Formats: sequence, structure tokens, C-alpha cells
Amino acid sequence: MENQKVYNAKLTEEKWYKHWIKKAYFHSEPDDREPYTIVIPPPNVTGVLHMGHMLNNTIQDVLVRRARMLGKNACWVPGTDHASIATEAKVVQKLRAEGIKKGDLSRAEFLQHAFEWKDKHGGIILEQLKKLGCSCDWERTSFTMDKEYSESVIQVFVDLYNKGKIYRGHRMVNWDPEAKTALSDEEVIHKEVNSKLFHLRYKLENSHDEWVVIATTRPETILGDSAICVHPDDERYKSLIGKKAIVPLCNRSIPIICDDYVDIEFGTGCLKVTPAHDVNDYELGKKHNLESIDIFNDNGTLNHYGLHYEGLDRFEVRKQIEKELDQKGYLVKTEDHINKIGFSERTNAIIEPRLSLQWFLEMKELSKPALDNVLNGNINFYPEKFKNTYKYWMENIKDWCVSRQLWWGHQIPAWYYGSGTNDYVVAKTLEEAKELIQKKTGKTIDKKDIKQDEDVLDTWFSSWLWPISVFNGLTDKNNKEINYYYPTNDLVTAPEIMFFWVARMIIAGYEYMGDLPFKNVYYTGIVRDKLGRKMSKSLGNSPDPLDLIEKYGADGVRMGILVSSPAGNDLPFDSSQCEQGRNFSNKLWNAYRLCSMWEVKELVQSVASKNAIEWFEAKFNEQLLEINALFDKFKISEALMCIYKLIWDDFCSWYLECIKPAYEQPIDSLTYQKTVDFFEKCLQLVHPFMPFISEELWHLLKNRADGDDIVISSWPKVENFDKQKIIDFTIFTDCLTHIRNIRKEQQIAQKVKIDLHILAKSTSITYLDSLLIKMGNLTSLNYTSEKISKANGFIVQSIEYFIPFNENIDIESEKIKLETELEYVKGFLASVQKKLQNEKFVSTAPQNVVDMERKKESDSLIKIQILNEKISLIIKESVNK
RNA sequence: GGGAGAUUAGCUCAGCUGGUUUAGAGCAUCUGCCUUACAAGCAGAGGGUCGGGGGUUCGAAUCCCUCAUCUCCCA
Repeated sequence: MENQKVYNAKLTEEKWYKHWIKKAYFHSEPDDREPYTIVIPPPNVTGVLHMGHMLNNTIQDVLVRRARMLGKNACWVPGTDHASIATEAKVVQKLRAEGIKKGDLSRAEFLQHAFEWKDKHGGIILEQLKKLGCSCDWERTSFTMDKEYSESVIQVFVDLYNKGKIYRGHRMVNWDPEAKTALSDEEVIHKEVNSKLFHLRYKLENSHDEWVVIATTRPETILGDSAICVHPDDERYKSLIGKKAIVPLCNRSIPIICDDYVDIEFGTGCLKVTPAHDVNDYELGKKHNLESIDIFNDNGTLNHYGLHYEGLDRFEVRKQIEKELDQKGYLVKTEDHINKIGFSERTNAIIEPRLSLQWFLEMKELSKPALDNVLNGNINFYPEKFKNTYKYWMENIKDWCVSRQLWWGHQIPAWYYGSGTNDYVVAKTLEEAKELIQKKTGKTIDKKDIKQDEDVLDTWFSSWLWPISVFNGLTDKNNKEINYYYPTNDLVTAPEIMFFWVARMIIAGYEYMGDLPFKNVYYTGIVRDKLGRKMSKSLGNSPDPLDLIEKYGADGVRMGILVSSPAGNDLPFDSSQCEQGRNFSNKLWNAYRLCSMWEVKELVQSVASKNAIEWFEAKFNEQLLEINALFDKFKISEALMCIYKLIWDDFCSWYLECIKPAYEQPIDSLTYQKTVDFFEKCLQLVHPFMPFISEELWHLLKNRADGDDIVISSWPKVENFDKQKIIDFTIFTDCLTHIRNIRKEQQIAQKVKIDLHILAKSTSITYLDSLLIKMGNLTSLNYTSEKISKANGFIVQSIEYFIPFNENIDIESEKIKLETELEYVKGFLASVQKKLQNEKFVSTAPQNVVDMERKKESDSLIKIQILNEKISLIIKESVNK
């Protein structure tokens, strides 16, 4: 391995992960250091690693690893979420494949299957995170249905009920007929679809041939109609108000009412009102005291109100009823129409608005501190723009429907003892329930006659406690761990779940801990493919993260995914980015190879090496200062780019080339030691991003004592540095670039030594001359007081440099080059002088700005003079020729 | 329909408390190089009237107005 030209990631990654685990570097216990805590957004227990997880967890790992190196007690708590709907759907599907129907199983039997499934598949994603290098404290792995965690969920439900925040009520909910459960608004995806608008005519009661035409997209729901509604100001229909119409097919008589909710412009201006099947109609129904006729079964088929369509699916009915209405003369016309329809996020079934009895949590008051503390900056959002969305949502927050008609999850601790609407109590256990019932009714009810609510709680009702309950902060109040780790520091998540999860965690934090759950929330973007589509399993447009790791190494993938993903921005992913990451690994690897090949001897250090060291020392500290500042602002991508350039450009391309001994020559020990020090520091900066290769090289670079590992080493400290050294060095690099260009233009090979002459001036910097001689491959560097006519020249900082012509010089192209430059400087001068000639600028602008412009002016004038002289010299030359 | 955000080089983005050059970076592109760490490389180069228009100002990518396009959130 050591001599290979190309770095082999696979060989090192597994080795070091094992080592870190063996040393328990990722395990945290409370101590007297400052804690740094992140709780992972628990991935869905059914999930496998996708690109979104890669992005999200790489960022967390970068933050955690850096915090660890900063000497904090870093604790990253991993875990998974039981994901009621998704998991139950998977288990049902699996059982169905085995010929078992959910309906044939008891609740207990079903749960046993579900737990078996979870034990088998539930940990996959966590194992994948290890491949990515995530430094989670695996001993703290949590699951939202762990025993103690579950207790805390139930405890919170009971507590909120006792505080009067939880109530049971009839509500129009988003019903998923496939999963047979209610969904929260956030779990419904609205999509535009092409549909039809049906114009149907209803006969007026007691009339011969008077009709009223309504427009609807859902003709099958006419069987549940309770009224027809028109706008009070609509002249067309004023005479109808108060009359009655006959619903086609079922021949029910319904009133014609008026309400300004109706949109006069839409359809015919006549609205049929079906309170049981439309949210707005429901509100109208309540207002006008209309009957609610529910025509559906819970699976989306029609019930007995559906007449001869009973038992048929709602969409099948739509097709058939259209025909029947047409045949019987009720269908006036149909037109194409685009409308928005809600789909279940989990099953993709079309949502049916349905009236049902659910449990709700009152949010208004509960959410107040959560809104205030984000607005006042106690909790920071990165990027800040998400505050707006958050604010809007929190100010318009609605009560949270927390019940789900499923088995997999936390069963609602409500206990029923009779058939009356109030014949229930809420208690943690059956035992307590029995006591409560006794208190409430004065009667003793046998345990077997007490029935627990069949439904479970919304998964988010457990994950909103995540930052508290992973430390058992509710079941074991004020325990050592919750006191130490809470509030956590940073949360890294997707903006999509700002309301599902982030907002609710903040609410729970203030309600139960009296404090924020985390200080910073970093929102990642969505990983998209080249076409801008969200990467998803169903589209099949996502690369398998493990394949990517296999191909580019975990380090390469981590770098690839972070190199262009500023906070909150979507990440158009292309595997070529991982290539860049892999190439960077290789660069580091080869830099190491170079250093490892040198023979170290006790020699006198060259001036060139000394200068290079002084420069890099300053440069490193300047950049470190910048990198730290970027981290503080959560500009992770930019910090990475800064490190990338520091290592590739400054360390490898400049520093190493400057100190590199000639072929097969030894290096002096002083320079070597310094180089190893610099290399170490560079590796430390990359470590959070590329943990594996940095650890590998850390050990190859030096023999290390047991426990001297980069993962727990200290992040370099910024030391005082000499800015002038950095400025001076750019003069040297500018000169060298000019020399290289001249070599290229004149086709002088790098191997051929050349002479360089400098027109001596008091401002010349001479201390970098030996570097210039070495890197420019110069025979000599001469200071002259005369311009050299037969030479290629260049100007750096108003100092003239000359490289005498060799035989075959292209004078014409040299002249063009000079003239182009002259033109540019003249243009520049003009723009500067325009400012300076403006009296208002000179009198109003700050002094330093004016001074700067004056300096620009004088510099340009000097440069123009030099260029003019050069051009006339060249013209003289060409004439002489 | 209501709200938020965006529009800077082929792509992804910095720059936005107005003034350090006639706007920067990475990737991609082009031109030389298989130079003894690295062709997964080295050395160079080209590329943008900062979405359009108007305004404020001595000065605008940066502030204001307007139009256009896109994205997201809510209904």
C-alpha cells in the first residue's frame, strides 16, 4: 500500500472505524468538560440510507468531530423512529405476501410480527452510517418505542390531557382509505390533476320543469348532498333562495340556501353542499344547521346511502354514476378542469375528507414560547430565511390531530367503560384507569370491562420528545445526563419537517424542560438529480450511497456531497463531485508519499526553505482564522473549500514545491520537522470532512504512541502571524507566474536555466530572491540600474523585470502583449480619474477611500509610463532588425 | 388566491450593514506538458453589460420601485 501511486480507501476505512470503536472515542459520559450534543433526526426504521441521509449525517459528523477536537465532550445520539404508517404498511405487505391478513390477527399477534420485522430490518440504516464514518455514540442508540421512551410518550399524553390541552372531537380529517387512518395536514401532498367539472341539474320541488344547475368535480357525492348554496348577491338565483330542490337518483328534497362563501364566478355559481365530505361544506353545514350524510365506508367504498352503488369504490362509482346521470337527463355537460387533490404522503391514496372522532392537542397557547424564542434569536435558524416560514406557520397554528387508526405505535392511554361519549378516563395504566373510573363514577368496574382506545398516537407525538427522551428526561427527571446534555447544541435537518418535527420539539422543550431543545437549527437542502428532480426510490434516480462509497471511498463521497451544498440550498448531485473528493484524497496521499521519500540529514537550512516556512506559517494561520469564522457561521461548504485550497494550492503546489530538495538530494532536518508539523495541522483541518485518510496519514507520518489518534487530537490554535509575509509572497508568486508565461510563450523548457534582471528600486523585496531563483530555475538574479532593451519583461508592483531575449524572439507578439496591457491600464486609470475629478466624490467620500483612489491613480500612471517606454524600445528594436 | 425566497461565468455558488482595482471561487472548457509525489497530475488561458427597465446616490451586483421567470410554503 505504502508505495502505491493511488490511494486505496477501502483498505483503511474499515480498519480505522474499528479502531475508533475499540477505543470508545465516540462514547460520551457526563464530565466537567463543556458538552456538545447533537441528536440525530431519527431515520425511519424502515429506511435504507439515501442521499438525503448522506448529506444530513455528513454535516452532523463534521460538526461533531470538530467539536470533539475543540476539546468539548461531544455526544452524537443515534437512533430510529418507529414510523407508524410506513412501518405498519410494510409489515402488512409482508404478511400479505405470506398469506396472512392483518384482520385475522389480534393486536398482540400483529405487534409481534412487527417487532420481529423491526429487529431484522430496523438497524440497517445505522450500520450504513458507520460505513460513512459517522462518529455516533452507539451505546446510546435510541428507538422511539423503547420501553422507557414509550413511557415518556404516554406520560406526556396523560399530562397534557390533565392540563386540558387534549380533547376528543368530531372533526373533518384527512382520511387515507388505503391505510384506513386519519392524516395530519402535513402528511397530505396536494397535487394538480386533470379532472372534469360535471354540470348537473336538480329539479326544483313542486315545479313542472324548473331546474337548477350546479357544477361539481365529484358527482358521486350528490348522494350525500344536504343543500344547494348560492351567493346572496347573485341576481340569477335570488328567486330560488328558500325553495327546495330534488337530488337526482336518491330523490331527496334539500333546501336552497345562500352564503357569501360561494364564488359567483366559479362553475354555475350554484354550489352543492355535502357536509360530510368536504371541509368547506362542513363549515357551511355547521353554520346553516344542515344534515351530514356520510356515504362512504372507511375503505373508500360507498355505504347504504350509495343505493345500488353500495360496496363499490368511489372512483368506480364516479364512472358509473356519470353514465346513469347522463342517461336519465341530469348531466348537462362536462368540461375539463384542473384542480388540486390531496394525496397521502405514505400510501399515495387520494385523501377523503371525512368526519371522524379523533384526539386533538390544542396548540395555540402551547406554541407561544416556541414562536417567541425563535423570533428573538434564542434559537437560531441557518439559513435565517426559514424564520419567516416558521413564523407564518406558528402564528396560524391549528390543533394537532394526534390519533392514528393503526396498531404499530403508542396506544392511546384512554380507557372506556361505557357507551356514553364521556365514559372514559385517561391514565397511564389499566390499574390507574380503574381507580379513576371509580372516582369519577363511584362504581367499581371490572378490569375486563375496561377497553383501551384502539388507536395509536401520531409518530411525531413521540419524536417531538426526542431531545429529552433519549436522555430519559421525563421518566427520570433531573437525572445526571439530561442535566448535562440538555439543551443540545445543533440540530441538522430538512426544511420539509420544520413543522412536523422542529417546531414541535421546540414546543415540547419549553413545555417540559422549560428550555430550548437546541441552540441552532441547520437546514439542509434537498438532494436532486441532474434534471432537478428530487432523488427518490420511486423515481429510481438516486445512486446507491454504498456503491458510491465503494467507488470513491467514504472520504471522497463526504467531500463530494459537501463541496457545493450551502445551507438551505438544494444540492444538484452529480457523482463527478465525488470524483473531486476522491482526487483530493489522492492528492493528500501523494503529498505524504513525497515527504516519506526524503532522506533527512543534519544540514544547514537553505534560505529558500526558511522563507517558505515563514510564509506558510502565516498563511496557515490566516486561513485557520477564516475557517473558524466560517464554521461559526455554519458555512460548512465554504470552510471545506477553504481547507481544500489551503492544502492543494498553498501546501502542495507552493509550499512543498518550494522546500522540495533536488532529485535524490536529502532534506535538512529542520525543514523536514516543520513540514511534518504543517502536514499534521492540515490533516487535522480535513479530519472532520475526511476522517479516514486523515487518520491513516496521521499514523504514517510519524510513529505514534498508543492513543495518539487524530480523531481526538486538538484542533489547531490560531497563532499570531505576520501579514506582510503573505503580501510579500504574492509578489514572488506573481513574478513566477510571469516567468512561467514567458517560458511558455518563448518555448523555453522548464529545465533550461534563464537569467532574470530587476530594475533596482528602493521598494524591491530581496529576501525572497533565493526562492525565485529556485522556483524559476534561474541562473542568476541581477539588479540593474538600466533598462534592458533586448528582453521580455513584466511589471509587478511597479517594479520592472527583464528576461533577456534568446535568439528567435517574436517582437511583434511582444508588442501586442504590451499594448493590450497598456490599454487595460489606461481604461482603469480613466475610471479612477473619473471618480477623482468628481468634486463631490472627493469632498463626500471617506478619506481612506479617496486615498485609495489616489494611490490607484499614481500606480497606474507609473505603469503606463513603464509600458510606453517598453513599447518604444521594442519599436526601436524592430526597426534595427 | 395569500405569503416567502431566488435570478451573478457552461454548472454550483461567494460577494448584499453601498466605495481595496473594469465582480471572485470550485468544477467544467481550451492550450501546453507523461518534469523523478500525484495524468485521479503539473503549468497556463479564456469566459459574466451581476434577469429587464426605472429611481436614490459623488458612487449600486449591493438600497427602493416595477416587470419577467423560477422555487418553496399556506389556502
